[in-house]
Amino acid sequence: MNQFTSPAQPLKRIAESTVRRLSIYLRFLEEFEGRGRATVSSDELARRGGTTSAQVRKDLSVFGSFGKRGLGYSVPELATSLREILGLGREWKVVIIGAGKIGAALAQYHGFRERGFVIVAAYDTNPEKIGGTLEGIAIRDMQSFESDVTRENPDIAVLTIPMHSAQEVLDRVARAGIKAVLNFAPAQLHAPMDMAVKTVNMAMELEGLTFALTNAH
Amino acid sequence: MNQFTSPAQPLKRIAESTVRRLSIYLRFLEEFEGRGRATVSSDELARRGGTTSAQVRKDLSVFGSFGKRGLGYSVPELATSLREILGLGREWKVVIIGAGKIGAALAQYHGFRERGFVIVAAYDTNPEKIGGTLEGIAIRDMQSFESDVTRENPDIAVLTIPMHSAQEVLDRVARAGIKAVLNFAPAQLHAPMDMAVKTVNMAMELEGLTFALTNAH
DNA sequence: GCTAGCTTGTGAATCAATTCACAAGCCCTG
DNA sequence: CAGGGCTTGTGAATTGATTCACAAGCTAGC
Ligand SMILES: NC(=O)c1ccc[n+]([C@@H]2O[C@H](COP(=O)([O-])OP(=O)(O)OC[C@H]3O[C@@H](n4cnc5c(N)ncnc54)[C@H](O)[C@@H]3O)[C@@H](O)[C@H]2O)c1
Ligand SMILES: NC(=O)c1ccc[n+]([C@@H]2O[C@H](COP(=O)([O-])OP(=O)(O)OC[C@H]3O[C@@H](n4cnc5c(N)ncnc54)[C@H](O)[C@@H]3O)[C@@H](O)[C@H]2O)c1
Repeated sequence: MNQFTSPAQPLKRIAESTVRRLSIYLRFLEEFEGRGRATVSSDELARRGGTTSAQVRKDLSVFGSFGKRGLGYSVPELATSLREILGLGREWKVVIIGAGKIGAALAQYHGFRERGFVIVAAYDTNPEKIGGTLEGIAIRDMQSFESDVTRENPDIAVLTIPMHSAQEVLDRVARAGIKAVLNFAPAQLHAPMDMAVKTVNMAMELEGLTFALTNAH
Repeated sequence: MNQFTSPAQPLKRIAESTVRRLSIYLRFLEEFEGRGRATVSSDELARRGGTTSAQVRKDLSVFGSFGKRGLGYSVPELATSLREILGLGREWKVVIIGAGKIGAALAQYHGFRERGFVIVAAYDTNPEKIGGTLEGIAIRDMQSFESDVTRENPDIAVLTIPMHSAQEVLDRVARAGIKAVLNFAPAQLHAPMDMAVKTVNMAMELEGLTFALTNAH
């Protein structure tokens, strides 16, 4: 039994929570890889990840059978399998739309490149910003967006624009053929079904905290 | 039936997903408030929020009975109730720990202050940063953290420090008595049970996107 | 003040995720 | 090469979240 017993196409819809946990497991595995550790048990992954060993095994079992009974999982093999499952075996081209404060912070962030995300360009509508650079990344005119996308085929668009233009820009991104969006505007976006959209809403996270503080007994 | 029928203390543990949706509903209600709209139905909130009317009513029913049969919900009353439930009826003092790129972007962000989050200080360990300011917010030495907290009693700490020091700093924040943390380091943190911790992990969100792109059929 | 037309609030039913529990399999020791 | 000690993989059971479906209640119109 090894990773090749995994079905080519997952049989049923995979829960988002499962994918999130795979991401977490991969992080620990990479830590272990760095230390040259050979194997790890579901129990140890669970303790670190704040879940249960049964959960770890169930999560993995959706994609195949990766462990050895009595021994656990081979750290490098499982890491490789998870990277493959998560689509991290390749580079992904990212464009940032909105060269403002948070767009700039993201453009400068090296953690993305380390995981295979290459920021190919930033876009803005502000003439004062267009033509400049963001940590070496050119800020382009939003007017050239469609033709650039046709030529360069970026995989992911990061939206760091004001809330009120987010839906409009998302529609434009969708029409241009980009199928994945990471959105930082605090807006509830509606996207075509064949598109993956994740929203990072910091105000909402803070409200989760104030709710907890207010309702703590 | 109005908001005062709501139980003083919720009867059972509230699902995180419920709280997230309340946040979303509140956003739409504030939009409606701005336009002077008087009432809204669960069905309309649902359509905007990408859920179902039954879900909206269930979410609200956990906290009480806010609507009028045949009419819907009073926009200002429901907004007030939700703000109260989410703990947004007051100001919250926030400290930013780690005056780096993302800490700076957050310090500059006005969306927080608009919702009642007041950033009282930033902290760093880098002598070159200490004593400077971040958009008018003083960058203080981490050494004075404990005594400052005792004096100023901030409610929430935002962690924008490198991954490898995140757990250590979280422990320090916990010992200082702060009960809520918004963490931007891509680390799985372990906190005391009486503490609320939310982690915004952008790499994980991106991996959710690459998973979707890779496994799209 | 009665009726028609909506919309809420909520048990019951369904659907989804997590946990339990254990047979099956692997390694190591003697 | 047999037995003990672990740990996986997975059906079954449980727990949790969402959806269904409808009685109850409110408003407006007449
Ligand atoms: N700064 C933060 O820390 C922070 C935190 C949470 C959320 N956000 C959200 O992120 C978004 C951006 O915030 P920011 O602080 O970077 O704002 P910002 O004003 O600094 O940047 C926005 C940029 O988008 C550009 N822009 C506007 N409309 C555009 C369009 N249609 N196409 C392309 N570019 C366009 C503007 O010219 C500007 O450069 C906002 O929705 C904000 O609510 C920011
Ligand atoms: N920049 C981004 O867009 C981005 C995106 C996603 C995640 N993150 C995460 O956010 C965190 C910060 O990223 P950044 O890009 O702002 O890094 P940065 O290096 O610009 O800033 C980190 C700051 O923290 C300070 N610091 C280090 N140890 C400290 C300690 N023990 N106590 C107090 N301050 C300390 C450093 O002096 C520095 O000023 C990292 O964990 C990173 O992975 C950043």
